[in-house]
Amino acid sequence: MNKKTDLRIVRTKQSIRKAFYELIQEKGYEAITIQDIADRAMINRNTFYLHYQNKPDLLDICMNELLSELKDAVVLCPISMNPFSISMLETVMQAVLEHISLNITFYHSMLIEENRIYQFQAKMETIVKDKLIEGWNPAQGNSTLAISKELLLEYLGSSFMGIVIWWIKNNKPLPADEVSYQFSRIVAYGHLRAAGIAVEDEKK
Amino acid sequence: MNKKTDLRIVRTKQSIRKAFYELIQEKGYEAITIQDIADRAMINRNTFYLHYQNKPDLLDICMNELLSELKDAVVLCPISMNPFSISMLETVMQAVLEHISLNITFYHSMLIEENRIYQFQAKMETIVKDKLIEGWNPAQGNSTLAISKELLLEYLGSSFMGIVIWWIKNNKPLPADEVSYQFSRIVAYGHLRAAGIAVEDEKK
DNA sequence: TAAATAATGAACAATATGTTGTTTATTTAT
DNA sequence: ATAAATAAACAACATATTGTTCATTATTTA
Repeated sequence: MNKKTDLRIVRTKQSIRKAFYELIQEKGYEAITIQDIADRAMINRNTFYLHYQNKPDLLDICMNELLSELKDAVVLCPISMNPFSISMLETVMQAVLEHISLNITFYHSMLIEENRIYQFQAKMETIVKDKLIEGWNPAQGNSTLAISKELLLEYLGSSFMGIVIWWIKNNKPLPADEVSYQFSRIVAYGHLRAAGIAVEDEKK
Repeated sequence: MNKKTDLRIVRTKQSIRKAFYELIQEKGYEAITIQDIADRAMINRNTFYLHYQNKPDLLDICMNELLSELKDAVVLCPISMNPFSISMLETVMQAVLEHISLNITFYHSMLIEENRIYQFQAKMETIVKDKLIEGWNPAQGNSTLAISKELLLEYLGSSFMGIVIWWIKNNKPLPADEVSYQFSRIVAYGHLRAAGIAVEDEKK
């Protein structure tokens, strides 16, 4: 029962994906029609419906395909028992940036400019957050913390994604390891100290 | 030449806006049709086109109306000459959260869940960033900074917005001043120190 | 070579958009 | 109070897109 998938299916699906990614970059997800995709992929419009339910369905499948790879890359990073530790932040950031580098066009389509697809960003952020709380021990912190754990996690997730998007949008202005280092440093030691600026007195 | 606007126009526009905000919350921006708006506002579909070009036009006008108020609130915050100073971060955050509190339904429609409108978040982030760099003196930092200024700004903007959205989404889990204090503290002193956790050694 | 199945092409109903007239109702100015 | 101006309603239209159905053609697998 080792049934190979028909080559026609593979070929058609591939050209649909390719056309879709191109069109997202050119005119943005919302503006794309099925006919656009069919034209670009050089298939009949009906054939599209043979493989995908509709446009959101296609989007979802494409996103999950990309993000499962990202997740694999992130999962490999060693867990630190020190919650939200510096080294872990740095390692995860670097893993993410390196993975993105390998699929830069895709990520560009999904995350940059008007044409960005918000859903994708949200899914990425979830992956990052899940990783960050992996080593978190609830008994350890909650009682003594002056800072809300949820607030902290949200803060880490959103700043992480902000840096990632900035990095892609500006065409990798710094090497991945440099960004990872600076980011983890700012987050851990504070932006003033990290930037070498005298810190104000904390309340008189 | 003190020409008052026709009362009919005011009334019609008002009910269109109201209907629009309600519908965004109910089914999300993309799913709304002009007919939906017309039905809800109890006007003829044609009348819509008498006042707005199309759906994106309406959205844009609504967003700018809200955000100009936000901008006014933020502009009032005192500028600190210490770039990205703690007190300024805290003040701006508080101003933003208080303004949002007064228009919580609108902001909820725009920023939360599937129905969120990404454009709106981007515009808000721009307002915040513009404020943060207001007191920035380019001669002061750039040369000596170990941290990229652009990276730092992006970091501040995205984490700021992350906290704001988290706060709205979770139905104001903390009072505005508490959030502002915690946020500025984390950003300034680093998340580990702010959370009262021993800081790892910075490189051996 | 035959059976299975992917892809095509044409047609269809349903829905939404944006526009153009004409008519009715309301407001503003005389 | 009445007339002129104009907002709103109503109907009709061309256009575009979606998702589906069905018969036909082409390609692949057995």
